[in-house]
Parts: sequence; C-alpha cells; structure tokens
Amino acid sequence: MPRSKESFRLEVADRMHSAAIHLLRHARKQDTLARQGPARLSALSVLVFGGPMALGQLAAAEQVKAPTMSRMVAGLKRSGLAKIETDAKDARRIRVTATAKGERLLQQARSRRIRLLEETLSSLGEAEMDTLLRAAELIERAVGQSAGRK
Amino acid sequence: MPRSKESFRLEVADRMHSAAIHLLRHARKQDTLARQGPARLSALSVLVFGGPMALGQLAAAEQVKAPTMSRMVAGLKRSGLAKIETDAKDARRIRVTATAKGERLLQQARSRRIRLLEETLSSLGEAEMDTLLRAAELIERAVGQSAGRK
DNA sequence: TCTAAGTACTTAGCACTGCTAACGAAGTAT
DNA sequence: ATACTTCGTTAGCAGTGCTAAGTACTTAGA
Repeated sequence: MPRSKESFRLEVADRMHSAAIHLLRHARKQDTLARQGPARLSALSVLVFGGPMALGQLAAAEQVKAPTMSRMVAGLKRSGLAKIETDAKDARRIRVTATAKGERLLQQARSRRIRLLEETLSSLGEAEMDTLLRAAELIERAVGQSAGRK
Repeated sequence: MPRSKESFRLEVADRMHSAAIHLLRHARKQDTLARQGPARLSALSVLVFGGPMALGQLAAAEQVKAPTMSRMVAGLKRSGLAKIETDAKDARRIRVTATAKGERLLQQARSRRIRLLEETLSSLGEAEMDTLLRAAELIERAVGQSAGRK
C-alpha cells in the first residue's frame, strides 16, 4: 500500500527535526571548547565568509531578531572576535567586522568540528557523505526561500 | 583537481551544522505556538513513541545530562503532559509517562509542523524529500553510534 | 549486620539564546 | 518644525545546556 504524500512529508519533517536536534547537541561538545555558543560561532562564520555588515543584515542572515543579534555581537566584541564601527553615511547603523582573532578562532573551531566528525561520521562512506551535503543544500534553500517570502 | 577527503568532510560538517541551526530556528516558530520548547517536545516524543521510562534512560535517549532532563520532566509535569510514578522495585528511580494530554499536544505539534513544512518544502520534489529522509537516518545512526561508544 | 561505595535523581547556580516591549537616536517626509 | 520610520540597545522573561553538590536509596564487603 502506497504511503500518502502527507504522511511521507510528516515523516520527513519529524525525522529531520529530530536529527537536527541530536546533531547540534552532539556538536555542542565542540562549541563549548571554543568558549563560545553555537549561535555566536554561526554569526561569526557569516561575518568571516560574508564580510562586514550591519547588525540588521546579520540578524536577517541568521534569521534572528535584532535584540538577539545585538547581544551576540556584544559577546563577540567582548571576546575580541569582532569589532564595531559606526557607519559614516548613516549614524544609526553599525558595521560589524570579524577581527583577525575571530577568524583564527573560527578556523580552530572548524578544525575541532572536523576532528569530532571524523569520529562521528567514520562509519559513513563517500556516497553517504554526498547525501548529507545535498540534504544540507536543500534545507538551506528551502528555509531561505520560506524566510525570504515571509 | 580532486578535493581531498579531509576538506570534503570539513565542508559537509560545516554545511550540515549550519543547516541544522537554521532548520531548528525555522521550526521554533511552530514550537513556541505549542507553548513548549523544542527540547521538551523532543523528550515528549520519545515518551510517546518509546513508552514510559526512567529519567536516566530518557536523558540518555536525548543525549542530555540528568539535571537537564530532570528540569524538562518537571516542566512537562507542570504542564500536565507527563506524569511521574515511583518505581516499585527501586525507590531511587522514577517512571515518566506521557499523559493523554501530552499525546494530544504532540499530535497537534506534529500537525503544525507538517503545515509549516508544506510551505517550507513546497519547492522540493519527491526525490529531494527522499534525500532528506536518508540524510536524517544517516545522522541519527552516526550520532547514535558515536554517543554509544562514548 | 553495619558500613562504605555506588547509583538515581534533585537543587543551585552559571552561561547562552530566543522572544517582546519599550526606549533613544538618527534619518525622512510633510 | 513636527511627525513618522528605521536602527540599534536595554530590560526582563523563558527555555536549555552544563558542573558541583546534596539527598535518598541500593548494593557490596568486612
């Protein structure tokens, strides 16, 4: 008997949700070594790969409200991982930039993550890694579109 | 030029991590409607599908330390979604059970999730959904094994 | 049997991350 | 100039993770 389209999607939704929770809990062990929470590392990553940007932009990129990002940026600044300048054209805006120390720490965090993953994903083959990569792309695309059209 | 195995795994690690963060942030909108956090809903799900169990078991299933689970169970109890009995054979243990209300709420949360996902994943085809499902299975398997051998 | 060690859970306290509401400061339009 | 809008911050709430320490019970050993 064929599964209905709805129940199949429900199953995928449930499984992905659960998998995401468990994956992040697993990865937290590595994040705490960096003395920075996962959200901060994620924001820092956006800064490093996306270049300097305003707080609002960063909040939008991370799909988080402004006050949340404001506090994360404050934390990154306090840790010396990012710096804040005022925008010359619009004094309301700030320009958040990753510092050299921030870039260094992100690289270290990535190294730790890959080492943890070498262990975690050691049982998976090349083809399975490929499945994961494609899944990640699909998720980002779908979530990005959904958030974009709001 | 062929990518090295290491950099490929690093890329997969990064992408999956980022995708997981963004997926959960997206799904949170639904969780807050249920007036329960994602961790509590996840634990409740384990109770509903896995049956009654001790706090320690539940903590292990959710890959969380006992104090964290203790507080989550307290929250579920306060909301009337789970009940606690003492184990007859070992008075140190507790037996956590999902209530009828808990099962009902979980079903509602699942419904909300699928409705949100209908929108979010509307752009994905059958084959792509399949990729997501397989990815979820791979993650659970890998994380479970890694946590298991500790 | 009485004591020591171990196990199961709770409590206390810290840090991080999310939200809304409310505010100040700066730009924009009337 | 006045009113509206936008950007960011502050304050305060709730949830989720941890470790350290305490309580209550069970088990093992002298």
